[in-house]
Amino acid sequence: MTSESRSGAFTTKVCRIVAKCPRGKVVSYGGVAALAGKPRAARAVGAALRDLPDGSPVPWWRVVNSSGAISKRLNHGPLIQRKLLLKEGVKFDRSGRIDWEIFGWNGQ
DNA sequence: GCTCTGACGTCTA
DNA sequence: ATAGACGCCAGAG
Repeated sequence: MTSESRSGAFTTKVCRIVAKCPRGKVVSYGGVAALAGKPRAARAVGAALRDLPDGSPVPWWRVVNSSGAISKRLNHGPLIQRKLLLKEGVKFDRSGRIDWEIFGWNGQ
């Protein structure tokens, strides 16, 4: 490709998929991994997003865990992600979870 | 080429 | 509902 070689081909693919995620929607790590061709590589997806810089064109905040909630291993704090999602129109329930039926992105 | 780690996922206690 | 353990995959040393 032109210039998508940062680390591994997988990381690049993950970035592309997440970049395709429409605004106001969210996708799970396993979902991105599945779209990448490896439904079991959810951990690898997290590693890819972790490698992204602050001003990256990839909306990493639209990626959440299978519970529809934000992971707590974030380096900048999960509060940042929650705020970004709320700004995009994503609603959280009483348990801090997202309605997968409404905001769930299937990789269209 | 082996080993360790890690923005995960799912099960069982 | 909460906590702990096992499994899976890719990147870095």
